[in-house]
Amino acid sequence: MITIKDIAREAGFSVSTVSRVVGGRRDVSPATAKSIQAVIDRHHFSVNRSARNLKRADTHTVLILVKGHSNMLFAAMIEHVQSEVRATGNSTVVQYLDEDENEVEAAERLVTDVKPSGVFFLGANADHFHSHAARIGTAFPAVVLTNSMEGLGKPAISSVSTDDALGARLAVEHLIACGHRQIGVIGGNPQLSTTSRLRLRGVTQALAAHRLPFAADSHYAATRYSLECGYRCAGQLLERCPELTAIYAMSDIMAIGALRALGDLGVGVPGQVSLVGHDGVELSGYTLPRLTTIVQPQLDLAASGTKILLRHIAGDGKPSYETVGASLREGESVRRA
Amino acid sequence: MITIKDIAREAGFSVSTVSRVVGGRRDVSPATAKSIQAVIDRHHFSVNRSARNLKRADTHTVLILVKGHSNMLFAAMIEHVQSEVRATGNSTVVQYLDEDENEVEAAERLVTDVKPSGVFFLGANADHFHSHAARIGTAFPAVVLTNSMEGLGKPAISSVSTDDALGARLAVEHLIACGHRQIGVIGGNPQLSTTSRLRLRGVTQALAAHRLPFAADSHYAATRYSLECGYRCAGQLLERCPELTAIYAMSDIMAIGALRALGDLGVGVPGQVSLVGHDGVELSGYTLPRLTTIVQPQLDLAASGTKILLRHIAGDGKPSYETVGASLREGESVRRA
DNA sequence: TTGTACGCGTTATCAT
DNA sequence: ATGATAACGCGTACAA
Repeated sequence: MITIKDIAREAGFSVSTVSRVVGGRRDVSPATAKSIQAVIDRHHFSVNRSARNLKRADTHTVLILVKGHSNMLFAAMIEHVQSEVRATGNSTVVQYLDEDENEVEAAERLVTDVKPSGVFFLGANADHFHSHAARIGTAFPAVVLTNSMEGLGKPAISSVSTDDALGARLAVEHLIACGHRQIGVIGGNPQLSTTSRLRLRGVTQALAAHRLPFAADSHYAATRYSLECGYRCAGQLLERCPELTAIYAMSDIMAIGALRALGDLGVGVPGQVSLVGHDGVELSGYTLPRLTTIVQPQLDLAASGTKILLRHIAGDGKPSYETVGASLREGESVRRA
Repeated sequence: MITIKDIAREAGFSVSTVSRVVGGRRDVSPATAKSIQAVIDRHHFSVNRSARNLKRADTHTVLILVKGHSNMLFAAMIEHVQSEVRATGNSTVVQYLDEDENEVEAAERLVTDVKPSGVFFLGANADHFHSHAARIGTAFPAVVLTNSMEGLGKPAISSVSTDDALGARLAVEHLIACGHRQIGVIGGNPQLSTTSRLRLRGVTQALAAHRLPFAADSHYAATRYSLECGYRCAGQLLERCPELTAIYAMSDIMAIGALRALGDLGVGVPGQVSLVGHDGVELSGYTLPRLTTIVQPQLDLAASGTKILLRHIAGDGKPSYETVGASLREGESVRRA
C-alpha cells in the first residue's frame, strides 16, 4: 500500500505539504503543488479514508437510511437525494433497513461507523426518535423524508413530508364525491406506523364529515406495504364486507396487489369496485386500469430535504418541519356511481 | 465520543482485554468478558471502524455496485446479497450507478475510498472489464451478477449469470409452440448491453430454427429498460409491423409498459397479441393479465455469488463463471393460436 | 511557504 | 489470562 509518506519522500517534500496538496488547500506554492501532484498521479495515490476519518470530524459523507428494500417510492427518491447531495460535493452511502427494524437504533450504530456529516431517513417513526435519539440530532444532523417529525422539538432533526392525513382525506373524499358510501381501507398497522396512523385519521375524518360508516374490524385491513399483503387484504375486506363499492389502499403497491385480487375474484375495477392508491409511483400510470392515486412530489421532498440538511450541517440546528402538497391524480380506477 | 479506553478504565481492565472482548475472541476468561460486556452495553459502545480499519488490512466490507436505480430485479437481489454477506460477518455498502455510467471506472474510483474486501456488480458490461480493470480483480476480488464474464480470463473476477440466450430462446420457442409466427421483440441496444446482445442472439436462434422471419428494423425495437420505453416501443412495433401476434420483451418492466400500450391501442392481451417478459420479478405475478416470463432465480444468483466472492477473499483467485438455469413461468399473457 | 511532531482509536506483538 | 506498547496513515498545531 502506498502512503502519503511514500509520496513525500519521492516528491522531496514533507508529509504535511503533501497532505495540503491532497486536501486541496491553497497555502502551498503552485510549483510545489504541481510537482507533488505529478507524483500522486503517477502512483494513483489516494488518501486512506480510515486514517483521515480518524482525525477529521467531518467525513463529507451523507448517510441515506432506507426502510424496506422494495419500496418504489423510496427507490425513486434515493436517486433524487443522491444527485442533490452529490451536487454539493458530498458523497453518499445507502444503507437498507428491514421494515420492522428500529431505524434510530440502527442509525446510532451506523453513525459511529460512517461518521457522516448528516443523515437522511427515508421512512421513520417519530416515536423511535423520542426514545433513542442520543447522538442523532446532537452529533449528526438528520432529515426525515416522507414522515413528519413535527412536535419532536429536538435540534437538527427536521422533516419534509406530505400531509398524510390530507392525502388520505383527498382519496376518500374523491370516492365519496363519486358516490361511494361503503369504502374499505387497506393500510399498515396504525400502532407501529405513523404514516398509517395519519392516513387512517384522514380516512375517518373524511367519512365522519359525511356521516358514513367505518368499522375498523370490517372496513380496515392492516398489513405490510407489499404486493402480497395488498392482494390478501383485498380479499379479506370483500369477504367481511361484500357491500363495499370502493377501496382506498395506503400505497400504490398495495393497490396493485388489490387490483390483482379483485381480478381473480371476478370483481371489475372500476366497474364493481373502485380503487384509489397512494404515493404516485411511476408504475401507477401503467396498470390496467391506471390507478387513481395520491401523489407525493418526490422531487420537492428530495430538494427541500437536501436544503435543510445542508443548513444543519452548516451549523444551524433549528429544526424545520416542511410539508409539501399531496394531490389526487385521476387514473381510471374510480367510477362515478 | 466514547472509546475503548473509557470502557477499559471503567471496567478495570486493560484496553487489550477490552479489544479482545469486542473482537469476540475466546482467549479471555468468561467472567472478565461478562463484566466488560456489561460496561460496553451500558454505554452502547461500538468500535470505531476507521481506527479498526487503519490497523487491519481487511475492512470486512463488501461493496455492492448497482447499475440503475429502478431495476426491480436488482432491488430484490440487493436484499438477498446483503443478507448472505452479513451472515458471514461482513458488512455491506451499496452504491448506485447511472445506467450509462462505466461501472468499472466507477469501481476503480470507489474502491480506494471504501477499501472493500470484495465487490459485487449488479449488472455490468464485459467490455468495460477488458479495458479498464486495473485494480478490480487484482487488489479487490469481484463477482458480477446477472452478466457473464466468461472468457474474460482475469483472476478474481467471476460471474454468476443466467443463460441469457437460453432464456430468450425459451421465451420465443414458447411463443412459436403456441402457434405464433410473427414475433416482435423489445430490448436494449445490443451494441451497449451484453444482456441485450445475448438475448437477441437467443431470439434469432429460436426463430432461425423454425425458419421464421425476423427483420431487425421491423421486428426489433431497441431502447432502455424502463416502463416508458416499453410503452413506446410496443406502439412502434405494432405500427411498423401490424401483423404481429406476439411480443417478447427483454425485461418484465418493459413488458408491463408494453402491456399498458397495447391496452391503450385497444389490442387485447393475450387475445390479439401475446406477451412474454423476462426476469420474473414479483410484480409480474400481479399484472392483469399475469405475465408469462423467464425467471432468473434470484436466490441462487445471490447465494452462488457470495460463495465465490468469499472464496476469492480467502485468497483463491481462480475465476469461475457459473450459470444458473433460466426457466419459463407461464402466466396468462400468452395465447395458444 | 514549509517542516516537525503529536495524537486520533484500534489491534497485534510480545511480555508477564 | 492479561497488560504494556508500538504501530497503522493521516491532519494539524506549532515552529521555523
